[in-house]
Amino acid sequence: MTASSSSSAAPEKPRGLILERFAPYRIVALGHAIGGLMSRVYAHENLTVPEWRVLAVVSQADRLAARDVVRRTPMDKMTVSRAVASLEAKGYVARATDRNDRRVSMLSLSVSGRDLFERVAARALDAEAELLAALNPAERAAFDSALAKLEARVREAG
Amino acid sequence: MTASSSSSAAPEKPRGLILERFAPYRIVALGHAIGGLMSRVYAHENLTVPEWRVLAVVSQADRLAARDVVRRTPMDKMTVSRAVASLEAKGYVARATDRNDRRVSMLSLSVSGRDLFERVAARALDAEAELLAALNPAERAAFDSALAKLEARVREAG
DNA sequence: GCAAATTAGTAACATATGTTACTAATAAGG
DNA sequence: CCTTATTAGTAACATATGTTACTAATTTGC
Repeated sequence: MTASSSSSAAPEKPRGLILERFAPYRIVALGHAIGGLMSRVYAHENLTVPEWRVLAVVSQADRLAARDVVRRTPMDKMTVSRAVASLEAKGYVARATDRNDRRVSMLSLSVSGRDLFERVAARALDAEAELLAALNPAERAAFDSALAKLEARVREAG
Repeated sequence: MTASSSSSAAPEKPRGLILERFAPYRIVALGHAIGGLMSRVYAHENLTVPEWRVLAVVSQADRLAARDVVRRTPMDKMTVSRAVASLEAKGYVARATDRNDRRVSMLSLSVSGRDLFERVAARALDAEAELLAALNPAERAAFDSALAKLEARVREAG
């Protein structure tokens, strides 16, 4: 179809760049706003975002190497290192040197760490539900699928 | 490994929180990744992200108050103030005190600023197209609509 | 018309985040 | 084995980002 210029009724893509219609910007901005909303949940328990992420990732495995936390999240080595140190100081995670490879730190949640995770997760899931209430089931499925495709695209563009 | 107590075929929502399936996290992480990709485009012209945003927003109006840049973007006062100062030093934007209200700085792009914007915008639109190539037209429309609804939801939750 | 509140913008400060360089441990290859 | 390359993690440094407090200008409302 040759449809371009100003023929269609729907708000179409202009040739120039308009920030509010620029997808990368919209996604980043939405992420920023959502991050702000969610951080209230973590702050409620004196957790930073990196700390929360470490907690969440480690909760999914009994023991996990710190480097694997780096691989699974958008955080670099140092950010993870600091978050782990803080969580350890607070008694939420335990660190143990791996027997086979003494460079790696194996992480695991303490009882209070698992407890904290469950507590924060409950609130976080509530917040997610509130957010997704903006979409009906079909829209939600479509959004989910689009997200997955974009994630894949970005991963390969890395 | 991953001995899950409730393993079913379809990837359904578990009662617990799994980071990779947690929508707020996915959006934030995707935004982070996309931001990383896009920043290459700006870095190519020695622009920071805040600088680029100011440039883009100001490009859409002949003259714009700095405070309106703050309203239209996810950046706080100070970030905008710094970006504007830098852009002014580089000769891309001109700042003039408003005659009616001498508190406000009216911003406008210089010729080289508009030039720079056009140059970066072209590359940015290419990058956007590359990203959105992951979606077919229908998916793209659905994603766009979902984004709009989430943006609205977040705005009212602010 | 004027004291009190509000607003735009910035400076000074604190914190957070990323980068580079280093240490310790292991892997690779001769 | 023994030298070289890689890897995990951290420290020291640089930068970026946000917060609080301030200045100057304007508005409010008495």
